[in-house]
Amino acid sequence: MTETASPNPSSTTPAHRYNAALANAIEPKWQKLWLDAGVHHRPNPGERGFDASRPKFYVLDMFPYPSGAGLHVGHPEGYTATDILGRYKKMAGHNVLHVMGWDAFGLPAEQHAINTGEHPATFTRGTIDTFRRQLQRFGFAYDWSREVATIDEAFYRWTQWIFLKLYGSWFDPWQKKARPIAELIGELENGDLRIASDGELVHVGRTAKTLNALGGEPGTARRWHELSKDEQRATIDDQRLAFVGEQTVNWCPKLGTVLANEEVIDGRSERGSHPVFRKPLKQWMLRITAYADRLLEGLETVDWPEDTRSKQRHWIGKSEGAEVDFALDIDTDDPEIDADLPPALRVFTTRPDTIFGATFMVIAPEHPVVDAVLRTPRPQTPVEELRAYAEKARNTADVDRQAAKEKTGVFTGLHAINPVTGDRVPVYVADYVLMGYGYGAIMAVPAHDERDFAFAEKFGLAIRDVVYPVAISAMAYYAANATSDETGDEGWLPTLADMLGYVTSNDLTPKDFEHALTHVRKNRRGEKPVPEERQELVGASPADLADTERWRGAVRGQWIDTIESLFGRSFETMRETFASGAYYARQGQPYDGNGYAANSTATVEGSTVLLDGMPTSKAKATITDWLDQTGIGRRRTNFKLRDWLFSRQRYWGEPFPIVFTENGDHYPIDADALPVKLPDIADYEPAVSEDPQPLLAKATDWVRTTAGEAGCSALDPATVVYRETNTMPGWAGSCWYYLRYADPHNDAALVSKEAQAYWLGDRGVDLYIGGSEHAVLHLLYARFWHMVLYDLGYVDSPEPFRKLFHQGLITAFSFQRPDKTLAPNDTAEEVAEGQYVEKGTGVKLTPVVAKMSKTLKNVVNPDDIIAEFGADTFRLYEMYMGPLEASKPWNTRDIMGLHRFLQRLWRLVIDEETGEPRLASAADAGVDKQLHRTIAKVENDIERLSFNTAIAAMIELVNLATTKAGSVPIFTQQQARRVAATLAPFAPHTADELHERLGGVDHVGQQVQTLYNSAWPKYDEGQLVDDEVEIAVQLAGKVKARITVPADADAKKLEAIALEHPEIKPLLEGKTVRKVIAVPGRLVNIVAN
RNA sequence: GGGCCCGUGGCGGAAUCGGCAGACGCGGCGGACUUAAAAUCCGCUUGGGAGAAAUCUCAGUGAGGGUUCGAGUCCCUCCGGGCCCA
Repeated sequence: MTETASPNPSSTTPAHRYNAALANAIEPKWQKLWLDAGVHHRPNPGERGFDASRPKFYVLDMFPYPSGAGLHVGHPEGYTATDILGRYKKMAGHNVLHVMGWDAFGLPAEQHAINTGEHPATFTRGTIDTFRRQLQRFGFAYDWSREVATIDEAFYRWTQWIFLKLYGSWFDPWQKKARPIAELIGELENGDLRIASDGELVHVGRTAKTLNALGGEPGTARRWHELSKDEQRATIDDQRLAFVGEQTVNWCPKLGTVLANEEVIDGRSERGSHPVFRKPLKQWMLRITAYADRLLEGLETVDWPEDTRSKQRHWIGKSEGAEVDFALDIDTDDPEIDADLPPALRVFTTRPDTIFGATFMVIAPEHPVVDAVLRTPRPQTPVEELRAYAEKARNTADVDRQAAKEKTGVFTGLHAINPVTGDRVPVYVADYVLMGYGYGAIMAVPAHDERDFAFAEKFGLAIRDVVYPVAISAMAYYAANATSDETGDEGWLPTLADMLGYVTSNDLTPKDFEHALTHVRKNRRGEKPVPEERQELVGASPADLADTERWRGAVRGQWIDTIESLFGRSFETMRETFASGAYYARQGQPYDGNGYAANSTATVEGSTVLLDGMPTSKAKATITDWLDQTGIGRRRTNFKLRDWLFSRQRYWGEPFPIVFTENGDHYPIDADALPVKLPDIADYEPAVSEDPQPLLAKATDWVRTTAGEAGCSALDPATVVYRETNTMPGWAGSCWYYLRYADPHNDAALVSKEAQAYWLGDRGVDLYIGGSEHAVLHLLYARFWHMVLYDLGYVDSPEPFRKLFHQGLITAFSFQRPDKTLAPNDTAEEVAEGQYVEKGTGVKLTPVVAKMSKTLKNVVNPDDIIAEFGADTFRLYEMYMGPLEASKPWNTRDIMGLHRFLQRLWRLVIDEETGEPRLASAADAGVDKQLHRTIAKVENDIERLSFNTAIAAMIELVNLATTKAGSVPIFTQQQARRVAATLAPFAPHTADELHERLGGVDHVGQQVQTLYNSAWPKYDEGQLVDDEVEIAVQLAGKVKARITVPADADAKKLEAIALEHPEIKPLLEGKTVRKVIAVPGRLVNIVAN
């Protein structure tokens, strides 16, 4: 029995009332007991106490970054949800894996170190202790023996190990999976794979034809032994899933760090306003792009919120199109210049059907051809202007370059040949083309792309129509096919208007134009009988001919207006416009939608391509096939997804298990030499320098070592080597921590085969709950790593997280001034009911929902709430606020309602004066029935994560029992035990305390220390249905009466009862019953008039 | 600008499959207990109208339209808010 001193100074409060004091006495007691007894510890398969008969359930929280500010009320929301589900699943017979850990590398600790000199490790250990203490105060049923932190050497040793696996693997595009590099070398050595001149791997017999200009035929690809040692090394390094790549970054020399785009404002750092330069930097990259298709396909197999799947799809950004080579027209006698420039510019386009409209080309400022032209300029090249432009553009962030309204650019002096039209087209440099997408070069089709159009207008370049929507297509057709008697004066206008009306209202396509024009002409000459024709014209049967006439007149009038607005009343203007393909130039805006191809016919080297009149989708397929056959281009899928920049110039992250030799070659550290420990450094201030200098470079003794010291057996032990000084980004540890939970103390493997097979199985984590802010990055990166580990045989599930759920944001009420700015909560004063003004200024304030923030003074500290109400009340409140996925405002006032619920429930079972159980000797039938229903509802609601309604059901039970009880006991001992078990997942401390006071025997007669080890109560299906139900009788959808009928009454019986009902019968007098809809158990609806 | 999601009492929300809108909690109002207050307990609480009352009646889920015997729920247009991409 718990010793609870009278918690209230007032003598009138009973000694054993459930209140904050009682909660704060019993909760720590149970928490200590659970921890000491290891109640929530789950053994692994093969360990003592493992129960193989139970199915597994792996429920996972997104582990927190332990910030110095401590726990926020948002944290326990998701954690309470998983705790309820985990506790419920345990009681329902599962082995539940539920662990907490710490995502503990990251910038804030490093910033703290800069400010205070305190080692990030010391600081972080402290914040972890705070977080752990705060979380334990909630009574979450975590298996704390499995706790991990990403900063533990025993943990990041395996993060480094996975990096070595990425480094030591390549993506086989034919098998579509990762394989060890050794197997790649094997296939190169045995001749199955060769190396094309552009570095691509060619699989003998399996590769599609490569392009004429750049690729070369498989026959010309070189064999492995024909490569020099350096070439062999480069070939292999180009295939690794972890590779060194060059990436343009925002470098701020003054701050000594690389900045994110968001941290750069107008070329200066947000912090301190120092100049920022865009600088190419060699860094570690992870080849996530190889998995683009797998990452996309896998989304169809998981139970995730549609919104999140959609975000990932967009992020991956798959687009189908073609790549095409535009030969450069170099036209020079100087072989040196020829050699410096590539033979062609390769472009990617999602609209190959518009290639006939490609009247110029644009390359990115970073494109290698720009530097080549600057070295060996053409006669027309404006060298200084080009140099200056490229320089400036390279120092502007991609987002800003794309956002700029005014198009800028410089002519390179180069021309290329449009491969289908044979036209010589100018090549420009412009900043709206990015090096990162496609090949950093585009074919510009001004008539069908907004940015190309703007550029063409500004630089006076040709704009040529190649796609028309159907109506414009019909105009073009008529312009070319009008008879001479129609073209004079006004004869053509009504004819064309009728044709357009006919075409559009009947959804005709260009192949019908000839027929349509004939039809319209015949009609106008009055050669055909009128009625049928006009009905056909309208596409529906009009009431009479007059209507048709009016309708037709209106349509013709509208089209005449449209034509006139485009071409005036001049047929010649229209003819000329379409003959020269200048419709969009005349319109002043491009058309980027689908339609029908026009002006798109050519014969190249004896092969004819004819797209005219084809719908866009067919035109795309046709031109792509043609490009493929002629070797000018080929089908190509492109992705928006970029390879993952994996290097950071920070201190507080995982060191790379990589060393470099004097000549810059990189070598891996041996797996058994891991971890590569983070060295201590004297200070954390970034170096001020012209070149990015990672902080670890300060640890000079650590950086310069020997292969033997470093544990790199690929080199002679005496070789001098330099360690990689970048560290891994914050995402690294979070990519795989959920695997470590399954086997956290294993020092022979990141997770044992058996533990992984049991806890993850072939479906992965059963439920993952966390914020939607991680919809893309974390959840994409983790899937990528998991897929690599799957390919290499370390995990059995193709996807890591079977079911994903995002809890909503907890917001807060705040106050808005009339000018829409927000006022801190402590400045608001309530002057009347619901009326607020700002203190001092007297400005009227409107309550609004806003994010919690320190400046608004609306942040709630969980510790304070627990002190005031107890953890169980807190848990219930957060779950009761609304649907788990919804964003919802915190309102401290509402908490009292949940506290009262526990208090009332407690009072039903426990005598407030004595603390002893108060039990009825016989069960009340109504209460018993409600208890069965409550258990059923709670069970159903937990399964669908609808905790708010589950709690409402328990409150209803308590309300009913309270009403029925009056002042005498209402629950029998058995009922009380069932109630406690039902409450246990939600309010585990209160439930266990009730359980203990009820004798420590659960509802199935087991003596258990805690309800966590009890069973989820069963309910009687028979108790869920009533013998009789009250249903509504509606007359034309309005409820007119309620009837009580047997629950099993069928539709026929319901109808009979309803029609004879004394309240209904009079209402039907003099009316005919047209229809009766009877839904058993729901209602009867009578339609009568 | 494009895509997605959401608008229900004074507030948070419920209505799980197209079937009686507003469960449950907060707040408010009234009552019991109390010298009093707090706490606790009981009752009422979408709006309008009628009635002494039980109750009856009309309207009602951002606005307008549509599908349906029946729409908070499905479809279209618009307004407002949020998120993502540009």
